[in-house]
Amino acid sequence: MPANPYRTHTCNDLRPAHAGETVKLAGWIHNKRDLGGVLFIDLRDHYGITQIVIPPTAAFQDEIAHLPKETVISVEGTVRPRPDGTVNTNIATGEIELDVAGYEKLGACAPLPMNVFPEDHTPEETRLKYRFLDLRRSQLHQTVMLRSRIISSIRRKMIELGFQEFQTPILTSSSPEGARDFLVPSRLYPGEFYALPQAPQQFKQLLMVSGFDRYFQIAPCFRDEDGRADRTPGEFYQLDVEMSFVTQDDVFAAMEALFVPLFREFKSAWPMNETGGAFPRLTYRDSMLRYGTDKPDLRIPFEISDLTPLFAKSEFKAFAGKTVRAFAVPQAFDQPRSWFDQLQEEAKKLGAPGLAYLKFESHGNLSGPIAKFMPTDGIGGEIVRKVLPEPLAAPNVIFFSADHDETKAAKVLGRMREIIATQLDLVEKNVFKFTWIVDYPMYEMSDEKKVEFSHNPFSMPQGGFEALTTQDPLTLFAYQYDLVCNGYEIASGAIRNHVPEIMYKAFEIAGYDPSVVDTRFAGMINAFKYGAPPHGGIAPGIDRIVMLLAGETNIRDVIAFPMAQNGRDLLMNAPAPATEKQLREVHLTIRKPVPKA
RNA sequence: GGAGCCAUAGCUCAAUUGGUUAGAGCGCCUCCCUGUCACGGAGGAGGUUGCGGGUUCGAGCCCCGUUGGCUCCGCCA
Repeated sequence: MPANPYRTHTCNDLRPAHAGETVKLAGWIHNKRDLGGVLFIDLRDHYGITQIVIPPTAAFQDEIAHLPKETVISVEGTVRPRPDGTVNTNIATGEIELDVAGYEKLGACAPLPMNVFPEDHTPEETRLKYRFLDLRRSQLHQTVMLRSRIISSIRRKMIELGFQEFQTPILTSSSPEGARDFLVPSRLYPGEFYALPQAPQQFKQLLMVSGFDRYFQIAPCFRDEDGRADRTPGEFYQLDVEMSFVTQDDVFAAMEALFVPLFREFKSAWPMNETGGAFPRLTYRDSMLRYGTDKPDLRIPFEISDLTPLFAKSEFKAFAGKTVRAFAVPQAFDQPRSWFDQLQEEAKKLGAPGLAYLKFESHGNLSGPIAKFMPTDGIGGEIVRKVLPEPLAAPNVIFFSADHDETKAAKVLGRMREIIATQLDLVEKNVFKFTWIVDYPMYEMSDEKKVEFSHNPFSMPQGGFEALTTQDPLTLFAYQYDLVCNGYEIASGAIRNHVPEIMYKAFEIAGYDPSVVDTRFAGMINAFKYGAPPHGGIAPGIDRIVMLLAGETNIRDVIAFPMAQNGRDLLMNAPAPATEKQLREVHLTIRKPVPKA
């Protein structure tokens, strides 16, 4: 480090070899230990901590002793080895200390709204409002550094895999499908708006049509939707990827060549469920059936069974004729009644009437509220044989969900699977369980009984034009896929529909006239008429990858400056009203919502 | 758009379930202390219990509303 007026070394540089040297350090007062005679201060910067010693003979000792924690100072002094028995092995500079001869105050510190050290628990609201203090703390500081290293590694690996990095516009046009857009009013064109990209989807496809073969970008994406623990409102980052002349298998292979080494690099101790560098694959249909979700957490050691046929003509009215799903959790057997009651409430929150369960006693009897409808010599026995593992010795509990709506029956039990596994601490620890989810349906039936795209309208239907013209649309699959790890959707992608004829047909089935395609996707459909290569891609979520590698469960804890769940930035006070002058320039008047009566 | 949980000192929590003057630790201030490293010790300041109503002889605690935060549903091609 070149010397300057502030410092000659960082707070992680000095070692016994520097003994006798006169040096300058600069940083924050991390902690103080005033022993009456000698005063110790832990001086902290980005790189580390160095103990500095202010001897009782120093005229300024009283002054420096009264500087509050987190004051920024520069100190000059002599490096010396610590006396025998006072070495601190917890810090890299623990064998030395700085004998301070003079100091300068560089930045005063007001009373702190939260502690930087020690890092005791602090409400997230305070942490968001004073993010610069939270970021000083070791926990978040290290996570942000980890994020930086992960992104560097991704860039390096993508380039090694033969991809080129591109930039695409941020001010662009609104896309008619998908999430709500963020709009930016145009000054030059009154009443017209740019939209921030939900993803660089059409641009990356246009780059393939432009003859670039393998694209990537660490791309900001903007979607005006509500937040979740694993989803920031407003904006997030994707590793956006697109490849020409590829099949689904080629995209998977490229991503496996990225993810396996990446996760090994940053979490070498955690086993991964890859085989020969490849992740297992699961169809969307199987995932919904066995896990009740399209982002299954494979760390949970039990799966869902379908019992619908058993209850087709049942006399048990709560289940009869409905989709019935069930799973068994032996660890639930000894739970108190209050635990089962609390699960009823959880299920009701999800819109189910409750959560039915059967207890399988060690001597083979069934008990519980609905046991009287499930004779062991009848349907009860059939359930046991279908759901419980052999041999049938151990006590167990079978949980059910039933609904006329198949998807709802599946989703409720899928969510209960996660809740129960979490509550009983059954989620396998320190492991990454990846899976590809493939064969998404091309179309689905809307609530209004209309056929609509179930995912990206730009996905290639499996079977191509012929399938579109000969099959029931609801039976069609798309070359659409997700990558899931530990219950998080960490990537989503598709082989694209690059053939105008198939594109028009696909939209026609969803009820759109060719003119709609021509106006809404003018740039892309036009490009496809001038020689488009077959292409496909994927977009892993950077924030979620960092979450997994940092071991965080809250996505805000891997982002330097996140918004709160409600889309407010508590540090910068965004969003904020615009001035009348600003509004005039972009030709806007404010129309406030009418308050409810 | 909907549901649930939370809100007490700068911070983390407590207050025997409606009962006297709302407590403790950390931080802050004053003092003591020459080898600490989560230093130790003595003392002190600091509260409209988020806010507004209500019930009650009496509310931090019960009820209604509201604000903020979090979690979930919807939403997220």
